[in-house]
Amino acid sequence: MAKLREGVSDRLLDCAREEFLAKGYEEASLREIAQNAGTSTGSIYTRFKDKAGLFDALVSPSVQGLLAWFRGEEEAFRHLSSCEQALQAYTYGEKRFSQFVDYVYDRFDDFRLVLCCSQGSGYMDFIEELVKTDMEYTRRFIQETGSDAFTSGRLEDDFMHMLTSAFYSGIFETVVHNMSRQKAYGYVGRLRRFYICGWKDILRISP
Amino acid sequence: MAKLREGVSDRLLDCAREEFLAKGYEEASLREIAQNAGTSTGSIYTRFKDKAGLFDALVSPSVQGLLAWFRGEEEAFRHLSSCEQALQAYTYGEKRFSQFVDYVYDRFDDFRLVLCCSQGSGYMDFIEELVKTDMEYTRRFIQETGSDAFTSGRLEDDFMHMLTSAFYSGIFETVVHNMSRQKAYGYVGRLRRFYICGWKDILRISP
Amino acid sequence: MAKLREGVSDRLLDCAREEFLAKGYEEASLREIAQNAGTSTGSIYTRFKDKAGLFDALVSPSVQGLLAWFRGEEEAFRHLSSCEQALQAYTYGEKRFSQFVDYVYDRFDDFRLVLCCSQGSGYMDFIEELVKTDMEYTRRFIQETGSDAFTSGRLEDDFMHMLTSAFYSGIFETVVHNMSRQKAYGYVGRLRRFYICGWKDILRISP
Amino acid sequence: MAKLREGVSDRLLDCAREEFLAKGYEEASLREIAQNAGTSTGSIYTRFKDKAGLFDALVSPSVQGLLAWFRGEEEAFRHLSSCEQALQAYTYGEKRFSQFVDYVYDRFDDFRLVLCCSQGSGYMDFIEELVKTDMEYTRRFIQETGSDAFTSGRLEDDFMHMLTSAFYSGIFETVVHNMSRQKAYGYVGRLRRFYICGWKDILRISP
DNA sequence: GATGAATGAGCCTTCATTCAT
DNA sequence: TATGAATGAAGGCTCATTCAT
Repeated sequence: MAKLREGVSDRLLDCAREEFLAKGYEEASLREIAQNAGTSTGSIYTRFKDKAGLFDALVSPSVQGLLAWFRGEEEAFRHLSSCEQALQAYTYGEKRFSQFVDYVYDRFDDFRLVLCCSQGSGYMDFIEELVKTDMEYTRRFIQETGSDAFTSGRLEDDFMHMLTSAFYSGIFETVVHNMSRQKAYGYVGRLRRFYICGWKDILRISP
Repeated sequence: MAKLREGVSDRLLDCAREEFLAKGYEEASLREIAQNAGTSTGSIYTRFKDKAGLFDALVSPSVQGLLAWFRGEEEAFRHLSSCEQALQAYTYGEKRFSQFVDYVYDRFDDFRLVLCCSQGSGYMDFIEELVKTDMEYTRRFIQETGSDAFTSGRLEDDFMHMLTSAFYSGIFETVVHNMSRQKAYGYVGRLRRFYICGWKDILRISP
Repeated sequence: MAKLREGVSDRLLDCAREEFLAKGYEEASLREIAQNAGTSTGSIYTRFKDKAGLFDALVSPSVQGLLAWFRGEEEAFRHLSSCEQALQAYTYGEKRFSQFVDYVYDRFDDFRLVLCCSQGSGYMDFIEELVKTDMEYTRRFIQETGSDAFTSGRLEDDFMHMLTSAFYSGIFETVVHNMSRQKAYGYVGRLRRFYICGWKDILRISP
Repeated sequence: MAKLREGVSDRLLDCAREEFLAKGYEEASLREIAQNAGTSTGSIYTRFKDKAGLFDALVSPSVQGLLAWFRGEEEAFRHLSSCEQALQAYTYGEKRFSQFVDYVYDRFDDFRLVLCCSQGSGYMDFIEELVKTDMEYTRRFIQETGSDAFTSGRLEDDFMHMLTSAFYSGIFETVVHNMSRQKAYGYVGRLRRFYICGWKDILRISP
């Protein structure tokens, strides 16, 4: 039973990360990666099937993990009473976003990869996934708090999409601009607070 | 001493636009462009020096034009009395942004090029330029209106940068997402209003 | 001291047949074959030594079998009295060729393999073997029937070779063109009758 | 106006011929060809577009030429009175086939290429083309001479196809087996005579 | 100035075969 | 004996750029 020689995949992934970060998906060279990792190009194909597979192996765990965590949070929130919901947070919980930042910053390079270096890999739309999930979350919140945001016309689906998308794009600016984790905490918090102002105006929940 | 045959450069630019839009900067093929334009690859080099030069020729006028227009606006605004300034608008003038949208939408493809197809061309940071200019503008406004936003600690330079950057990224979502001009007017207007809520909280100008 | 696991070789052969038929010898992939058979590439080498060995294992029994059967027939015919020979058939016996067709069609894929998919395997000359055997057979027949075909110059060895070769190529067209067995019977019969006309002219046996 | 450097295409074609003859279409290496020709691989693509294009450039003139010549002959024959036709030849004219052999042997390698080395190039069915043309020719001849071959059931389209196909395959055996031109003349002549016997039996034209 | 053929490195990928386990 | 990861050469092809004409 021939085993994969240990450490090779790790070295390969490390070198791939470096290469993809430096040159982007399309311009990255598998030859270069294999060489730096001290293997043959062939072993990339043995282990990861593809250039795409290699990129995926690098990025997928972090991305899927974030999405899963995010959906988990949503589900948890959904099971609070609407009273608790209202008490707990207007729109986005403080703690949740610090966890969000931590999750992302614990896998900083992976997210840089997706955000800055994935052109051509078909991986560019993961923010959209986040946005969709968040929107469901928000929609439900609006419904359960009885806000007239939609019925009054102050909010429309398209606009909500853009707003949400802008919000997460904003958040991931931390990664794109290589901010430190500390800065990111502050930035995200402020952005959140900033958005809450706008949302308050739209939702008009408070007495 | 033959002159550059007229029309060729234009055809070259048109075909380049098409190619870059379709495949992105890195994957675009100069051979293809030259062929479609009915010239030789060589003439690209004669006229534009480079692949980079060709992209630049395509994109630079619109980008530089926007920046220039933007600085002009700032300058004009700067020469109003602070009283007039305060009267005219809190942060961003209504009219100014509809002109902004018009400027961009009159050169829609050029901006799509910069925003979506410039990876590898070193052109990705034009928003940063816009942001810097806007920030100067805002800083001066804050100073002249006497807001305590900075001194109170509610605002910091870094945060202001991110906020502004997020705002313009948001605005350019209209282009990235291929919105119609009409939709873009609406979207930008709403985004502006949304942001004003946050800014009001930060600036606390009004009585 | 493990034995070769039974059934594996068979599965390997089945999958190899499929692969060779689909892609031809040179383009066939051993990896693919091993995978489809649920074994490792290595076991191909253990069991068949080689790509060539694998092809050989597939094709050799049918080919050698046909050749052996053919020689057997010749031998049997050879022991008839020349009188019986003349009575039985001019050149090719009716029954013999229907058996020939049956033999081939019972191993249709194997012969397709040799005839259509063996480029690069060094197996392309099995018809030659058939031809040689047939020629000996014919030569003896001519001698024993006392035909003046050779002595008169109406027949030469080279021409006889080509004629025989064309005949068998013709017969194997049934396989190459994927004819049904029924069609093949008819086709071969007609071809035989057609050839007999020519041979009669050459041999001039009959009164 | 950059001209193709002279002689390069010729050298390329020569080396390609050699390579294809030696290894067959699929196994031939463009790198090898370019190297032997003293050029870069790229120039193959400039001049011939493709591996397929290179093979085509090699083979197409001879093949198309033969087909054209063949159709020309048919047309010429068709304009003779049926009386003249009957007089001139039963099925295939003596002179025509010696011209045929000459045509082929003047381009011996090209035909070897098509007949032995074209697997994978989509060029394998040129004999079929010949056969189709010949069959039209024969069908018309049968009709005009008033033979009852078809109506009597002695001949059917399928069988005629196989017969014709076998005939031309037979003829091209000369090339496949590397016969000398002299041998080929004799072989083809004999094959023709041999076939005429069979055809006579089928057509039953003569009194 | 314009041309476009030539360059040759580089791309991703596949392959038969080997050999440590 | 069986495994299948590793090898590394080779495959066809594309590219931006150069430069003789």
